[in-house]
Amino acid sequence: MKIESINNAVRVSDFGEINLALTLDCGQAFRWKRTGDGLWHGIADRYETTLTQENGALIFYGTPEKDVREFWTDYFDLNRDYEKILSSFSRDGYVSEAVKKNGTVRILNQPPFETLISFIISSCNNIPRIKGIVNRMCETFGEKTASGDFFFPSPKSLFERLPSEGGVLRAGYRTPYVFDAASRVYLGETDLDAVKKLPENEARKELEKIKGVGRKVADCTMLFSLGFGEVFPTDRHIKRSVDLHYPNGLPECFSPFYGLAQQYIFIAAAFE
DNA sequence: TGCCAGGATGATG
DNA sequence: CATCATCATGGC
Repeated sequence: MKIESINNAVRVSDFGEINLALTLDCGQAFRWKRTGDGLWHGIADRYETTLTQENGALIFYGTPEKDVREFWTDYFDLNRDYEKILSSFSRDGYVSEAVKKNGTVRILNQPPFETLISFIISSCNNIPRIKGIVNRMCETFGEKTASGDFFFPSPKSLFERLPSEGGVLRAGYRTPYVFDAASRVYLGETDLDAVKKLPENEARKELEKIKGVGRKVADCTMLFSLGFGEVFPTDRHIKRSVDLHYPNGLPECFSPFYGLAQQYIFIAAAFE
């Protein structure tokens, strides 16, 4: 991987392949907005950036090189050898077919609390509405960024304000679940950094103590924010699941609108 | 109007 | 442990 500052931007190259649009908008992250021609604006943790893709490289605008080095490269999982991983899937399997059609969806390494809350909200929900709820949550309970946008709210902020102001989210029955998660994290009953270090099964069990967190939400949180790459099902695992539930093949909705990340996790986690 | 949704829960067999 | 109504909101 190569990182260099050019003019007012930071250019990152030599990390393999990425389908940026699909990676940012396939349902593993909910805070990225298209702001123009191929430009994406996003906020994660206390970092904010605008980026685009150019000749295979990622160009970060108005972003300190320090931020790119200490945060965004890991966020985009740029140090992982996807070519090598994808070559371990059988050539005519669902994963390879999806990669052939859609390119590589990187599995993001997102901040754990944001990811947990977002996937609690995702329960029986669709991407546009999830984004809407998360946006309202950030605008209402989060701090302002330099650009006037909003950071994801802290556990403390949600813990203190959700009971009286939770209605603004219009998240329905999910709001009490979000509150339980926020209070558990705020009160130290759930330590997400500690969960990250647990063996897979124990990590899942720990997350499922939170109301509104079942197998699916736990797995998504583990995969997209806690570094549990082994939650990644194998091609054989996916095929068995698909054959069982879709004897006539995958329905159209699995591609190309929904990316690899969701395919992996949804097929394997929701139906196993 | 009514039905359903890419989940989780709690009650019931 | 399998099934099922229920949850609040929004889209069709």
